[in-house]
Amino acid sequence: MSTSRRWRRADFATEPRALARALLGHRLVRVLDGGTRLAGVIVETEAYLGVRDRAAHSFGGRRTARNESMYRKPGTAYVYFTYGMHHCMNVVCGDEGDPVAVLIRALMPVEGADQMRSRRAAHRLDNGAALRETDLCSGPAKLCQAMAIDRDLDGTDLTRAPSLFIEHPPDHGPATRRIGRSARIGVGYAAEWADRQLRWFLSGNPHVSR
DNA sequence: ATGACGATTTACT
DNA sequence: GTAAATCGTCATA
Repeated sequence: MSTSRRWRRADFATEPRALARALLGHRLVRVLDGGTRLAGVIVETEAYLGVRDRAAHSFGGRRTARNESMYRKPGTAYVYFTYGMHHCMNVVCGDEGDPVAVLIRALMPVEGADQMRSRRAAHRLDNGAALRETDLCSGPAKLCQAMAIDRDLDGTDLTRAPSLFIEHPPDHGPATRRIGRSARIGVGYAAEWADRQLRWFLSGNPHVSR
């Protein structure tokens, strides 16, 4: 079977809770200038439900230069900058114009772990300290460091760009493990939306954030 | 023009 | 466990 493993538009055109669940076990792939491939299995995600979701950047229909990508086609990357130093990456989904998305929170590295380790170490004060494999992509900003994802990739069309996309796992891959669910991380300001169970992860996977 | 705030991570007590 | 780091972005004026 030689069909493309890359996710297509229709794969992204679904509501965010279903997409958050569906992305688990699939791969986020980054191809650097020069052709080096970095990839990780998605092990943790969060759904952001758009205008009604107090925790979402698009709550209440807010639309600014920063979150413009959320209003684009499903399959668009929404990469934002926060805390003065970190980037996080979302996959825009649903219908075009409905600003819903899924935050990628953690990956299990499967290609280019050495490059990831270098990039992660470069962001630390003590860049000589040993970094375990579970320190490379176990958080939304960590994985962006490891995969060289920043605002330059905001608005990327994941169905077409050579540099960033989602892939189906190989045939006969590991069996889908148990999926855990919880409240989202870091959204305590969102009142009743803070407690909604909108985070999904592969139970017991050591690359999930803590 | 100004001030407050992060969908986080790291280092330190 | 707690707190510092660090600045783009946005709401208010």
